[in-house]
Amino acid sequence: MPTVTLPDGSQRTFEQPLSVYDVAADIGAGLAKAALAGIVNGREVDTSYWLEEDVALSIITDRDDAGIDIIRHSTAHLLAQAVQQLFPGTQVTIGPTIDEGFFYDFASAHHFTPDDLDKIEARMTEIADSDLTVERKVCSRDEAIELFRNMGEHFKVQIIGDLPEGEDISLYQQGEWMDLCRGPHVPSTGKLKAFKLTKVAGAYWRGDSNNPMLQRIYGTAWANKKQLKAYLNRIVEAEKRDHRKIAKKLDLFHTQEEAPGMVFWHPSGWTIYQIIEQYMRAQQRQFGYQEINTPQLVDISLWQRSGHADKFADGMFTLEADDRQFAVKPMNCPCHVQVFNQGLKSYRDLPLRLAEFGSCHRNEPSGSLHGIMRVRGFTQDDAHIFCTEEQIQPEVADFIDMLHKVYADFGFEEVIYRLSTRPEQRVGSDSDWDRAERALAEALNLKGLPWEELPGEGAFYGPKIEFSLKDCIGRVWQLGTIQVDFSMPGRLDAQYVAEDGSRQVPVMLHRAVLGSFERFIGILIEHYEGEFPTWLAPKQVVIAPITDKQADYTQGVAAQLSTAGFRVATDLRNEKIGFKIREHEIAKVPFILVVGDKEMAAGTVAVRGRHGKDLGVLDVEAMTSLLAAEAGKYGRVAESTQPGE
RNA sequence: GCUGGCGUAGCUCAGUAGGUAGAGCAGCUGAUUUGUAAUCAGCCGGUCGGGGGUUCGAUUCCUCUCGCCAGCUCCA
Repeated sequence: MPTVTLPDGSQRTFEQPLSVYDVAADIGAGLAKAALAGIVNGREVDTSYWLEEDVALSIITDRDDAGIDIIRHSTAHLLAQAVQQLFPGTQVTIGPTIDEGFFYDFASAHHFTPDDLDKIEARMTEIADSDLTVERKVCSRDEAIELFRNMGEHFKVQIIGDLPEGEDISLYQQGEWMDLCRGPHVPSTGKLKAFKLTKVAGAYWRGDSNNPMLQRIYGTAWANKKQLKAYLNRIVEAEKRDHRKIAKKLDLFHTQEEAPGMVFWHPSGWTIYQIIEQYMRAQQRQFGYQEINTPQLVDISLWQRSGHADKFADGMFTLEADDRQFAVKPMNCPCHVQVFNQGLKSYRDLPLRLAEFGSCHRNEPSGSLHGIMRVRGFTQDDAHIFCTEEQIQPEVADFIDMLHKVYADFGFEEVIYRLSTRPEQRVGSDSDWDRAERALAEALNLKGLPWEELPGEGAFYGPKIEFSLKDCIGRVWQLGTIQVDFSMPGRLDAQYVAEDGSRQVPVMLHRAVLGSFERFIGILIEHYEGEFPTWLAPKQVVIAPITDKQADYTQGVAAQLSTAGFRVATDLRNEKIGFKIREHEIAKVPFILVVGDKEMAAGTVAVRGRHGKDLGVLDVEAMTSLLAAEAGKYGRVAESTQPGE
């Protein structure tokens, strides 16, 4: 006589044991049809799950996130079934769900091609349309091992072998095909109506680069075709933002074979870079940093002392000269300690904040290079704060203030905070770690910021806070960081004289707001889709005369605006005004000033904002004020009047 | 670094079942003096990423290599 308590608190009592599906059917025929799975006493189960005692039950449909997840998981099975039908001899491994989709890893002598994906997808549709019942079976661990060994599924045998002994194993069968799986799954393949295979790629067995490589097929699955279409649209929209494509169109930078992973900045791109650098320089000055500059090429012995040569030898560019070995600097901190070490420091000098726009080179694995987001030559907005332990918490708090201001100025409102704590392999005493972790957590708490802990993810020398932000289409980018370091100052003999006259080793905080200029500019390009706010736009204004009669007047206006400090260009070409406007619109120039006889006579300009917005006719003085006001807003979202933001 | 895909004019792309390639845009020249997203005409432009091989002949087939792209691994 099970009594079932539903999510709304209502209860139903039944004469005899029954399935989750039966309860759904008892509630309504529509729900029975929509039921994908159930949650019984907090645990997800199949609709076939048998209820014998009193339980709390909720029915999962495709309106629930959990339902979508089950659809994706079942679609992964559908994929594996189709692949094994089409390519006999293929072994299955794992097929989990991921954000917005799923994948399945296969071991196969056949190399899957994009053409194969179409065939596989067609077969998946056939299997889904035949609406096979998905049936759950349970067997013992040993039976399962025997079963999969006979099937020739050696990877599955390994997986089962790793499951706890004595535990029952669940299997899911649809038609002739069967897979090991915890479940739950949809009741039949007909529930899978909106899916698409997206790409095929390699992936290491168990994510370990020492293991053989499998073939991974990625797909996406949704509750219905409409959701699928919306997802595919989002992908297309995101592709339009690709910084590599936009950079080509806007002539910002290029890369070429002779310098893999290095950026050739063009005038427009370098203008943006310079604006950001000068902006950051001003911020750092306000927040009490002193800017320095240190060598690119430093004898390998310094990297040996700092520990980097041991750990990152493969990632360092080295060269020989005068019978000495040098390394191109992969980071700035050891050099900053050298600056600290010049002259005897007192506790009165602390905190000492040394900043550098430090050009670094790392020999990143060739396969990981990506546009200007992941490069081998890059510049960090790096700084190191030498301080006492008591100063950690206030320094972190100040840094967070600076970071918030900078991110807001660039138009990012949402920041995500993560605190990475001690890893297994680490230096320093547990009490050091206790205090450092507490200082970081307190700094976040005192600011009332929500944060997540990443246990074990800290650097070997100390814990760190990582700051990520969300761009305008919801993608998360990790940018800023502040890290406590107990190790390097000691290794490199940094000392200061304390109040009592004793020699003490300072704590060093590593910190960056933007991370690298290259990556940050890549993110900005994608965030703004190339439509930079006025303060960052390489060209802020283009003045275009209707005919060459207004050429002198055009140049006069350009000179005035240029003198006022704006980045101005003229377009005196013998072209129709529509043609000129089209080009500058495509180049995403914030303001296009059209001048004809009327404007020339009146000493004005006709102002066209982005996307054809008519901003009226202004005299040069009013135009100067408009530009100043726009540029003064930075990229801040709330105050912006720029269309399309 | 690993797996797979790709590499044709400045850009976006077509093409050759092996017989040294084509379009649009851009560029140049000329005409047009134009009012808010493309005026017209003509011309120029490529040892088809690089090396080697097979072949009478390779951009096309094979092979090595470099780079790019997707994913995996890595990211001080």
